[in-house]
Amino acid sequence: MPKSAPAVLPSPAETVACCSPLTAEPLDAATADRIAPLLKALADPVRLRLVSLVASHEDGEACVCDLNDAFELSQPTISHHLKVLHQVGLLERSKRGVWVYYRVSTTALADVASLLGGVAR
Amino acid sequence: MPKSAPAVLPSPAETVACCSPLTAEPLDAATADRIAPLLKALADPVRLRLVSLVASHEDGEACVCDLNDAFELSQPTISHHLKVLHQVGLLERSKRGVWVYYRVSTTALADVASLLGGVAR
DNA sequence: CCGAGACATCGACGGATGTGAAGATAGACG
DNA sequence: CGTCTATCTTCACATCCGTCGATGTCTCGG
Repeated sequence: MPKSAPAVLPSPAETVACCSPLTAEPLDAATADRIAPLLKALADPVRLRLVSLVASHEDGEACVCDLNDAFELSQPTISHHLKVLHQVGLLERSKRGVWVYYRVSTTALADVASLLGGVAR
Repeated sequence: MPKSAPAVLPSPAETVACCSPLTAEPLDAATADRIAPLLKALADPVRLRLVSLVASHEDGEACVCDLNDAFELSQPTISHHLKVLHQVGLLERSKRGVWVYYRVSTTALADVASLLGGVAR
């Protein structure tokens, strides 16, 4: 069956966009449960560097082969981390030919920042 | 031996204040290792709510007894989460009489936000 | 059609982490 | 001094998570 109807399950990245800053009012348990995975995805040294690498890469995107070379980790491990970041909506995937390119969802990143910082948006 | 010389080990919160935004340039491994614990501390639903509760509490501070009542968790568990947040520099402790009050380090929170969002600072 | 290369998935292992029960500490109050 | 209350620490346990080797899938070139 075609993926024309993607069944719209909201990613954590979409959840965080709806919330007032942490410091404004107490966070209810349900919302916290939905936001935590997004921060958890960022709370790993390797994934932090992956996001940073992709973001600062030429044209704002990088293919997996580039990323693999930047770490002394196995290819499945990098693939795993990319999957985590993609699942929460922080990285976007696009396959071109044999290569897979990732780019950072700047809105998702900005939403997390505003949740913590309480500025912008 | 007295603890008069605290041996000044910089908290993760101090580390993050020194860095350009994630998206500006690739993060080196050592810096990522120092930032990750800060995000890891935030990447838990209970701790997210704790920070939010403290921040939005009257006078910007709350005592442990208030926080305990807001969760259906044992008191040691709450104490543990508070310790984690305190160790990375996100919460400040002050003991007054029998009670311990916590308040959020707004600068630490803002630094994390600017690291992700790339604005301010 | 077949081999090679680029990524993804699976299964397993070891270490980190959230949680609670029990005990320790420290101040307040009689 | 003894007790009560607020908080922290220790210990044990179950679960989660990062990592890798092996294997699967897809695409391109011959």
